[in-house]
Amino acid sequence: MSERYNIKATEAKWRKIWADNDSFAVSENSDKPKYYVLEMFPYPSGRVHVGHVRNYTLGDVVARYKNAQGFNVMHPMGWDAFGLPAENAAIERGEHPAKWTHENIASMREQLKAMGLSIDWSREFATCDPEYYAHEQRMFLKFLERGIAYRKESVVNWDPIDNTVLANEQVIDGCGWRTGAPVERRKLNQWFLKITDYAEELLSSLDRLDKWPEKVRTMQSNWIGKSVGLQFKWDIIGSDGQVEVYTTRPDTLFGASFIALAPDHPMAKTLADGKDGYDEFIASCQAQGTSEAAIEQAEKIGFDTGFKATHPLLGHEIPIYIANFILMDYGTGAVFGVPAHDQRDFEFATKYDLPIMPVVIPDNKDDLNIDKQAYLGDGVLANSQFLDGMSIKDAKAAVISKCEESGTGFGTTQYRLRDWGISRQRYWGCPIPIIYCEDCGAVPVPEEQLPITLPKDVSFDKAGNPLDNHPTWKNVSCPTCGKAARRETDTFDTFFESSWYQFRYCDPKNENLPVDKDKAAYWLPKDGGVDQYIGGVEHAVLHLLYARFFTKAMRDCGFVESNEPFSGLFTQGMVTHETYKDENGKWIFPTDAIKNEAGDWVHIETGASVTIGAIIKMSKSKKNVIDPEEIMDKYGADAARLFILSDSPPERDLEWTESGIEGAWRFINKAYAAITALDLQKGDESNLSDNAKHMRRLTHKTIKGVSAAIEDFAMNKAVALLREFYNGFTSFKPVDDGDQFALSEAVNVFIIMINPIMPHLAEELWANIGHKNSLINEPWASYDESLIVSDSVTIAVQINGKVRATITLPTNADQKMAQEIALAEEKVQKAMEGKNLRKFIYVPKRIVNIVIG
RNA sequence: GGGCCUGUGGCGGAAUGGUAGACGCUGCAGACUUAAAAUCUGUUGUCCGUAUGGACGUGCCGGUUCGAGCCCGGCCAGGCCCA
Repeated sequence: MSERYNIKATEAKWRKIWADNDSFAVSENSDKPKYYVLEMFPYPSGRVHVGHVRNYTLGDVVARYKNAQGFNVMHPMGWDAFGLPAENAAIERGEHPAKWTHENIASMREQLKAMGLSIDWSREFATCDPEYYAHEQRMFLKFLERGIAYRKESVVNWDPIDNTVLANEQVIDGCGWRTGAPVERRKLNQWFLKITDYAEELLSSLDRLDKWPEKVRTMQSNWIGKSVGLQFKWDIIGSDGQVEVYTTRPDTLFGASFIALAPDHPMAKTLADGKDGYDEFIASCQAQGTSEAAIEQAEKIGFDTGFKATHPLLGHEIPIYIANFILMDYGTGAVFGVPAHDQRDFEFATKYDLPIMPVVIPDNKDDLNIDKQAYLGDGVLANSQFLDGMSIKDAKAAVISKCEESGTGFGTTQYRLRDWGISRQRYWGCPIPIIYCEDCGAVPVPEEQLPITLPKDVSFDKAGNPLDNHPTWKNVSCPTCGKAARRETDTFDTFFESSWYQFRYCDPKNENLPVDKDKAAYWLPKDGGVDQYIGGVEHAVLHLLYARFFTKAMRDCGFVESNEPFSGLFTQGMVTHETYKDENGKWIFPTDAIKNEAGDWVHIETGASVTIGAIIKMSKSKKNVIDPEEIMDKYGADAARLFILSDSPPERDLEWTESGIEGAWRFINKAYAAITALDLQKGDESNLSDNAKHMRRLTHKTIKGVSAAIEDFAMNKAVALLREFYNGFTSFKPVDDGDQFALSEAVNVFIIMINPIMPHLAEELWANIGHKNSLINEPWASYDESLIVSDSVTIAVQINGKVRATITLPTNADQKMAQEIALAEEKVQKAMEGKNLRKFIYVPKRIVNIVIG
């Protein structure tokens, strides 16, 4: 009789035992080596979603595995608690953002705890609490002192629906990343962080992040966008002005056939104002999108200023245009156009009938089709006087040094990266600790007045920033002169909070400092950081770049020693699900669709037919969502954890299926019953039958394989190996003491190895087979390589590369022996009839290939 | 337009250049049951064959190799990032 596994009661029992014993609390006072595992902390939206479950399950496997491996593991959790949804909730329901946020945190904390994560909850914090953001205000003032923070008037991306400024990164295809509304351009006084000062370090130290996905490093590198080029001046004929251009292709200078200015270039107005069609041209430029991609796709149009510039090397004259595809933000806002070697210039020159002169000739002249398109590839310089015959690289250097000699220009490095605008016209964020005084200007709030906390009595009735609308909060006296002054009502971008939270976990209660320097140095040492960081790839540029910059800025201000926050990074895939639509084409929830007896999908209530759509990322709008709480309620946390790790490699998208979660649930019940029913005995190691040796080989092979798979983040392979192992030892029938030993070893090892994946089941089984200790203090299983190697091996025999037979050879068989045995094989002889042996290939333990003809 | 990634049964996916399809899901057959569910056993790439067996098979075309899903070159399709 097998006992049924009471999942809910058992899982709750173990979670209580872990909590009562503070099982996952850690400190830096330990003899063991440290290991810091961190998942991107959640925004407290109110409900845990399946993406969270995947994220925290992956982290928990690593944390529990590293703990068993003998590391001092820190695995903390907190809340990225500032942000717009709380304010939107306040507007919609009249609930205060703080109340909404803390209620959400409370319910999500319970949901996360129900997953059985090995988290040190004593380190928990929420970024919306003054105990957290007070330190941001101190750091900001320090940044200000060191020139890392500054204020300037600038054109900003204005989201007309959210009524707020967006960072460049928050603008996608010219639209707000949250609202999708077309972004407008406005001029405002804004606070900035000088991330551009760190562009070179952020780029060059990417090389050292060798435990980061290549893809993320490439994305950051592209985002920083370093280019080395030439900046130099052209004389304008008939004017005493000069136009300064920037180019990344100085080698193509002899192919220049026009100059193009950005529409908002100061000189554009000077040269063209009042001319026929100029106003219309500018208007049409403003009508088009502001993003680089939009500009790229728009038709290339220009306005001829009528002025000409003198080519500095050729001496002849080329026209100066104003063109819609030149960006004022990049370089000098002016370029020289080389139609033969730049596609945009090519399109422009074709339209305005300008010369197209090739100056780079590819090895294969057929590749050069400059009547159809620009040539961008490699080649040798031509039509370029002293550059003729040079490579592109040499020609670039030659042009730069020529310009530097003549004093007309200089080689320079440009970055695409812009400074980080951190001001937001929002209530639910960290207040910027600045006071504006008519006489003294922008005055930092003195240390003793910190923290500046958010006023609790705010109204969301009016449009705009509630802090600005507040009757009294902003009215203060100037800290310097005492005159009536005005408080800064902007708050920090919420990426500010997530840029340094990895440090705060090291010392979450510190009132005086963001983090104690020694504690930070223990968990995030100079040459390392968080050992394993896990989260979605959507943060590849924004959060991960800001956090890297912030770490370096904090280092330079003396707060920490670290150079990089995250030494290991893993980016998980999305969770997807089938979509369902009813007869009217409306999305319906998976729980409302059911397969009827005829095998057709119908609505569970109405019985109307349901169409199955694409398998896409879970989203509320498409209703293809699964509630993790319901899943854990029905199947238990271990089943959810097992399924989410089973099928897909963690970096790929995972399709959530009912059959998948049910399969995981079945396995848990099956394993519980089978192992509980075993009558395990200690057995005797001294005299092992071949069967027992075979069992032990599987056990030790599995330890090796599972360990490697977990280290490699191949959790799906680890699960597969464990299932194979389970199938192996449950079909093993012990007949003597040696067999008993092998079986007992297998079961113990199995339980230890499923612990990171299914910790509740593991603890329960561990207790059931008679252990008194918790698995938390049980070391990981180790394997004996000598038990893995077998004395004989079955390998394939190929004839001309096709498998014809298999033979069993002693592991140490030599070529001669392999040949004898292989050629004696009946099937081999049959295949060789009438043919000659040309070559005999034997790769020990791998294969035999016989070449005949 | 450029860069990176991916392409394997009905499905998710395994496979240091060495027996392709591990492991799971689904399906099918059987056992148990009055019956169903659950559970257990077997089976499940395609084609030919009663069978022993054989042929084909990792998006397409070529190359390297005794041997290619894997390496190289060129296409095609999908995805991501940058333009």
